[in-house]
Amino acid sequence: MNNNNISMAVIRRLPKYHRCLGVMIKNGKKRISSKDLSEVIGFSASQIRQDFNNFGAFGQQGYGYNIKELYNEIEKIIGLEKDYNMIVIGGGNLAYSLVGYGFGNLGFKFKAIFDNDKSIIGKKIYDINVYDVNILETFISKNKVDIAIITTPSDVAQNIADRLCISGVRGIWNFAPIDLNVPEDIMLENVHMVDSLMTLAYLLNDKK
Amino acid sequence: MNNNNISMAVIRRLPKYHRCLGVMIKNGKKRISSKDLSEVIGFSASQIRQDFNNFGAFGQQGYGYNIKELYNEIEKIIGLEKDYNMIVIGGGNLAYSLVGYGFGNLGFKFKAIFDNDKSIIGKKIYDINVYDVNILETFISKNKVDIAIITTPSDVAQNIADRLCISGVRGIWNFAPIDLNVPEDIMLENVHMVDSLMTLAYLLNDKK
DNA sequence: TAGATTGTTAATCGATTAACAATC
DNA sequence: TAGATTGTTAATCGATTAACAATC
Repeated sequence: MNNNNISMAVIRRLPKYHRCLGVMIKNGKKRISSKDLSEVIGFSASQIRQDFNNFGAFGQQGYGYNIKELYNEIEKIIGLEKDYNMIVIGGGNLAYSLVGYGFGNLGFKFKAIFDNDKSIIGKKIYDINVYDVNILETFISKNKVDIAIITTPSDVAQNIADRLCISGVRGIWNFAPIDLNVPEDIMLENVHMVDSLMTLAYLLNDKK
Repeated sequence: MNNNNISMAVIRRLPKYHRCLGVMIKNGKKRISSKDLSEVIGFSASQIRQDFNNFGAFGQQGYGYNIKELYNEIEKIIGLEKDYNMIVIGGGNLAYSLVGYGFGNLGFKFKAIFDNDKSIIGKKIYDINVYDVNILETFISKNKVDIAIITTPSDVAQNIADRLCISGVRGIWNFAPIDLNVPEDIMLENVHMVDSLMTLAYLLNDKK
C-alpha cells in the first residue's frame, strides 16, 4: 500500500502520464506500447517501462499497455480515487484563480477561504465562504482539511504555515515566494512562480 | 557572454540563491561562507561552490562570499539587469493574479492583455489594456515582446502558441495544463499547477 | 508459431558529495 | 603567520539508457 523510496524524479512524471493517457482515452485509443508512448510524451521507452515497474507490472509482453487500465493504475498511484478537502488562506486574485480553476473534477474540493480583510470576510468567492483568519484553527479542528493553500503575502506566510501545521492539516500547497519550514510529517509543495519566470529569463539570455 | 551547457538542475537553483541572498542583504548581512549558506538554503556547501563556479569565481579563500557582490552576479547570470516586455493571452482570473503580482519590480513589465471575450475587450486589468486577440500579431509586430504568457483554456493554447511563435515572441510562459509544441529557438517554461497539486496528493498518500 | 514488446538486469551517464591543494 | 574557506579534482551516488531473456 505504501510506495516509499520512489524518487521524486519519477513522482513528478506521473501527472504527465496521467494527462497524456487521458487525452488518448478521449481520442478513443485502446492500447499503446512504451515505444509509441515515448514519441508522444518525450520520455524514453526504457524510462517509461522503468517508471511503471516501480509500482507494478501493468503491461503485457507483445501487446503493450491497455490505456484505460494504465490510466486507472496511475490514478490509484497518485491517489486520485479519493477526495481532498482544501482551504485557502488569502482571499486575493490568486484565490479566485484557484477556486475557479476546476480542480473539483479531480477530487480536490474547496471548503473555505480565510482572510484578515474585513471588507471581504463574510462574502463568497464563487460559492466558497470567506472567513476571518482568526477562526482558522477552530475551522480545522471541526473539519477534516487535507490541503491548505497559502496565497498570502510572504511576510505572514510562515506564521500561517505554523498555525496550519499545529492545527492538523496534512499538506500545504504554498504560493508565497518564500521557503517555508514545516515539520517533516507535513507535506509541502511549492509553486514558486517567480522562480519559474526567472528560469525563463535565464533561458532567453542563454540561447544562442 | 553565453553560459551554455549549464545543467537545468543548476539553473533552477539560481532563483533560490537570489531569494536567500536578497533576504540576507535586507537583514544587513555582509559576507557568508558556503558552509553557512548551506545551512540556510539547504543545499550542500560543496554543491553551492560547484554551482557558483559554473559561472566564475566569486568568492575569496579564507573569507567566503561578499553577499551583495554575489547577489549582483546572480542577477546578471539570470538576466535580471534587463527589462522584459510581457503580454498575457487570456484575461481571466489568472491574468488578474499575474498582473497584480508585482513582477514589475524585477523588470518584468506587462504591456498588453488579449482575450476573445467582447465584454472585457477595451477594459483594463489594473492599468493594462485588454485587446481583442485578433490583433495579437499586429501588436507583436509593432512592439518588442519578450515573453508571452498563456492563461487561456487548454483547447486553444496550442493555436495561440503557434501564432505567438510565428509573430516573434522569444519565450512563452504557459499556464495551460497541456504540453505545447514550439520551435526549439522559442523558450518554453510551464507552470503546471495541476501537476504540482497531484504531486502533493501523491505525497500525502505516500507518507507513513 | 513468429513477431512484438514487456519486465528487469547491466552499463552508462550525469549530478552530487568528498577531499584537498591553493590562497586570502 | 595561522586559520579559514575557496576553487577544483576525484569519488560516489543516483538516474537514465541499453540490452535481452521471458512471454504474450
